[in-house]
Amino acid sequence: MLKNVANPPRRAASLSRDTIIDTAIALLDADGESGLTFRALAARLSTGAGAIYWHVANKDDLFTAASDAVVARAMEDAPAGDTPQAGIRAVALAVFAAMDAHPWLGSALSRAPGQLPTVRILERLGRQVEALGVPHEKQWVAACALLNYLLGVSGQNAANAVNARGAGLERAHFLDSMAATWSRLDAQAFPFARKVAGQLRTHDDREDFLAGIDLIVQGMQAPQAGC
Amino acid sequence: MLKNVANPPRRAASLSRDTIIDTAIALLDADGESGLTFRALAARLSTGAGAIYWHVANKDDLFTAASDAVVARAMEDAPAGDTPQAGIRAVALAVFAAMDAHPWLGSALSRAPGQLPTVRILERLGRQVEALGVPHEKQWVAACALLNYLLGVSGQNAANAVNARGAGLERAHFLDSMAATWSRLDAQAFPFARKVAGQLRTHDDREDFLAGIDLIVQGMQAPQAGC
DNA sequence: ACCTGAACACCGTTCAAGT
DNA sequence: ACCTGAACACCGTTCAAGT
Repeated sequence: MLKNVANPPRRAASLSRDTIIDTAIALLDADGESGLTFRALAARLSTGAGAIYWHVANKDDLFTAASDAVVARAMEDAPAGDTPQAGIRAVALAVFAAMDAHPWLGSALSRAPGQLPTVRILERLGRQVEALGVPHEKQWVAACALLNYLLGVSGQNAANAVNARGAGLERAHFLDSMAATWSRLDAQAFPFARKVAGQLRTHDDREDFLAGIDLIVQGMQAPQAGC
Repeated sequence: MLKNVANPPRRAASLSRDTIIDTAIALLDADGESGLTFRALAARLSTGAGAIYWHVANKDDLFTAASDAVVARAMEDAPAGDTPQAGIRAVALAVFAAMDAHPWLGSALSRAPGQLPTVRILERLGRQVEALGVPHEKQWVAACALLNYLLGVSGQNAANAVNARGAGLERAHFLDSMAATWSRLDAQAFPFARKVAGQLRTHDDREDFLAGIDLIVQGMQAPQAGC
């Protein structure tokens, strides 16, 4: 009788870097950042924990590889845009959508500065900044400003996802209790925070995110200030 | 003989939340984020690991409390500024200086969205945004844009500090190897990244950070686009 | 070349027991 | 009220040993 030919054991389809990364993404999506564990990964791949190290340097490597796969797909999906402004918005929205689908993404991006995933985003932003007519010497600062803003939002959203998950709350209740805390702050020391506390409850993450992008793009187009 | 009066045992000065937080900051400054451990903390305070839990809820609580102490001090030190623009720059520089002195700060801020440390910064930024004459409905977006940009930079800087420490490299060599990687990227896929790779080597973190702030401020002052 | 899985050196957190 | 420290349930990573 032939063994393992007519009915090959599916699980043993031989480990590869890509299957490991895909499984890592599935694990992260299902259980959050704390769900990515070499043991859990090994169990899902029905192999030993140490086997993974043959294809992956360490956990950081795996984490940023997972984020790179997600970002690369998001960048492919982002439409080019008719105008540079639209192109920038499209890239930003693609990242935002990816963050929404993979709440751990922001944390991964924050941990891999200058690595492939963030460079992919910077590349796309930079090209549009150039198309916008920003002079050469200012393109670096402009593209980085967009990227850093985007990473700032990512990081906060990622942390919110972790905290909400930890507290077992859904988003709405989570924001409600945050707004309540803000409005209980000392009136002398925190007038602004108290004033905007209400907006926390009603605001739309995506809208505000885009409004911030537009703000920065407007700054890039403004006539030079100073000398 | 009187015991512990003429010569009281310094270490036993009784645990308090504040001494725990100060010791945590010292530990973080000395050994980075991975240096903050309940066991290491207990050793420095010459107490048991479990004792700390009487004054602190858990490690997250401790980490954000440490960052809050640092941010509160930074906000106190930030000069008011003669103009709103100068005030915003002053706040940004104060945070940047704190990040420089405490490279773990960015990571802590990223993990505590909407908590006291970030609200302190938002408060200061928001007041200046208001003073700048930004209309009420747009103050939230404007202040958040500044904060998110600032948090994005913080996070990247914090991660760079960790990575450089891990690789045992100083900043210059670290950026050099990053620039080298960028200029080795595929010419078709990464034209922009290759073009700006050189700037990685020569750029001044602080200058670029401030230039980004100015960009956003300019965007806030620009006449409304769109309808 | 690739995989196994026990072992090592850690973690955060809890909790009975002490004072 | 506050502290002790052993114990629990985990981690990432390594490495001899297998195929």
